[in-house]
Amino acid sequence: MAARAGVSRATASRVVNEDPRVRPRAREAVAAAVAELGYRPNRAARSLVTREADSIAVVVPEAEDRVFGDPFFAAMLGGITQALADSPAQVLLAMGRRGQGGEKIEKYLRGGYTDGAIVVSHHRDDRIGEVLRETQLPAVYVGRPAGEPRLPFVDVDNHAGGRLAAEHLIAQGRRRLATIAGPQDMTPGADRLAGWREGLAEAGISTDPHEDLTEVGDFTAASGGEAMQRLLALSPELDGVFAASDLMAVSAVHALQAAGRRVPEDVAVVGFDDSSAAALCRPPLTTVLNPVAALATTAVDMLLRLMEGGEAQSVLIDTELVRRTSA
Amino acid sequence: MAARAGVSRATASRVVNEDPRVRPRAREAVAAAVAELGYRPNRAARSLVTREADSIAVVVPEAEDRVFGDPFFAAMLGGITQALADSPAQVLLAMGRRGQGGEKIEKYLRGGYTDGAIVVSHHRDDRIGEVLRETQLPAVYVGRPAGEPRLPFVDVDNHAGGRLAAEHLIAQGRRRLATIAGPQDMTPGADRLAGWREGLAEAGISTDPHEDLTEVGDFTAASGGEAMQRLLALSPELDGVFAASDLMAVSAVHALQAAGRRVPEDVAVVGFDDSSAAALCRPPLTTVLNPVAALATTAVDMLLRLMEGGEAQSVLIDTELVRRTSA
DNA sequence: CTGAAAGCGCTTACAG
DNA sequence: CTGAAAGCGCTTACAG
Repeated sequence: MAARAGVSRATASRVVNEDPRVRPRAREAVAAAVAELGYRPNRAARSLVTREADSIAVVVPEAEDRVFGDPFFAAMLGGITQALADSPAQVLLAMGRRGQGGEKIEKYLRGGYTDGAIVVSHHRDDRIGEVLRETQLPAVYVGRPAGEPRLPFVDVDNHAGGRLAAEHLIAQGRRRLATIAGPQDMTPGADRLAGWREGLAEAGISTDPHEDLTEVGDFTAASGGEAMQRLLALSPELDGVFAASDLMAVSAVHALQAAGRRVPEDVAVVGFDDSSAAALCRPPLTTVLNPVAALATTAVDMLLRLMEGGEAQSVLIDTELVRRTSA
Repeated sequence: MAARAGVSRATASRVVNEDPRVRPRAREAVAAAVAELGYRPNRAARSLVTREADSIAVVVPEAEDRVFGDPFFAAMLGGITQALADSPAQVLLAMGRRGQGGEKIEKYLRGGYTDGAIVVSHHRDDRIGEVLRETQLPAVYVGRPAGEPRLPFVDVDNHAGGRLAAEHLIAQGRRRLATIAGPQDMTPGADRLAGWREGLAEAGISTDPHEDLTEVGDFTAASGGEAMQRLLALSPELDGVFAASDLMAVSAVHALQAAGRRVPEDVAVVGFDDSSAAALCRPPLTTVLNPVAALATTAVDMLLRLMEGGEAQSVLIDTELVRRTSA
């Protein structure tokens, strides 16, 4: 290719890499040769010398089927991929719960497969934080990590979201309130519950343990239905439910309907996420917005800045209630 | 690392690559050194000499948000990823419709980023086939490609699936039958419609153009709702609908309900896919199974065989009706 | 069974 | 602004 353009390999390389100090004439000759020969630089050779993988990892420490089955994750991955569309880097999807494919995550992170990482669903017990610290890879979290964050994160204001749900249900005149919380080893689960309880307390609604109707799910549809049944057994007269994910909310609606309750007439239900499942639900779900696209683009911006050697501040994105029919 | 084990780099390399002709003693020494030093081979260097990218591309010529938003695609990607979990290759996701990120597909396919490709949703007008032919990359299609296939494919028997839907509705005593077909430039769209029509014809139900109630959607929820409205306008007395995807079927159910029809009492609805949306729908959707997991593992098997220099025969996987409540 | 040596295709100081 | 040369970290005939 260099020969075709009548220049040295060094100059050809400079043109390909847009080095400014190349004479226009030479630049044109090389460009022409590239076009003519359909030349594409060998990625491996370039990586070997530049020490860059030219790739960004999106790591999701969850089971693979879970990741692709959950509309929140799916939307998140889509958002990140789109935000990265203009970047020359390819995106490397690394999923798996510990034991279950989780080794691949470590392999990618430690093996020089990637130049940076966006960690999407972090559990307190996964070892991602440790690996990231050891490898010194530029990285950001989507979702505030548990414990003292040493890495920047972007998150929706889960606490405010939980409060919003409580306030809305109370404003609708509901008083026998229950919640299906998310996993308490994950900050979204814990924060949404804390916000919910704060909302109840502020309205003077008892949160004493005996009255505190909360069942914990794991954000999946299956867990939501089961939790709803337990709640119904505990308190048949409940009239309002906040589920910490739309998937759990949809299943809660179905469980309520199966138990002969009308939604929202008998029981009002509020979800969280505003995922595709919310609009598809009958009745359409009133839900707390999880601004996936904003989370994705913010995370990508932060990571890119970090990768350029800059700083990145953690950010909390505001949320709001999306009113539909279920509450 | 080689020094630590007291052997040459060549021998070390042989151990790492499991070359059988290494003395056990040397093998152990190297293994110990690897463990001790936490050695990981540099991927770029290895790729450079082996001329292998150690990566398999999953290409989906659809808009990115579409890919992640559609439960069929999501399940397909999850299935392929899982089927590839044991393989050392990483999976490279390449999405985008022409113009819209589609260049990345070509870049990955032509740029030596990958050793093989699984093409998931192929449109007649995309250039994937051409690129694949030129690059000579081992590749398989999920979904029979349009035209004379020169590459092996795995597909569900869409034609039989369409018939199944027709036969079921007819067996339920439905006679004013309509269908929401998929895009006719994609074989699943065309084949499901052909099977459906064959089923109608066989039962002696007129398929003459004036009676032939078919509206074309693009497999998305939005298109299904609109198609259903057109159908209702055309034939208010219809009593059975086959939608060529669950997403379209769910929206059709909602459109019917919004128009005051009870499902299945007034109008029976059959979907296609048995995706997560089918079970979440109220009433739960009767639908034609699209055996995603089987498609995924078969595609992966075929590709792996091809990559080892073997042959691969196209296969058509049987389908069946999943009976729930909507029909 | 093992080592010395060549070479994969690039980039990048270095010297000019 | 440009070229000759070194070198990135591996693998693999080749010779022994």
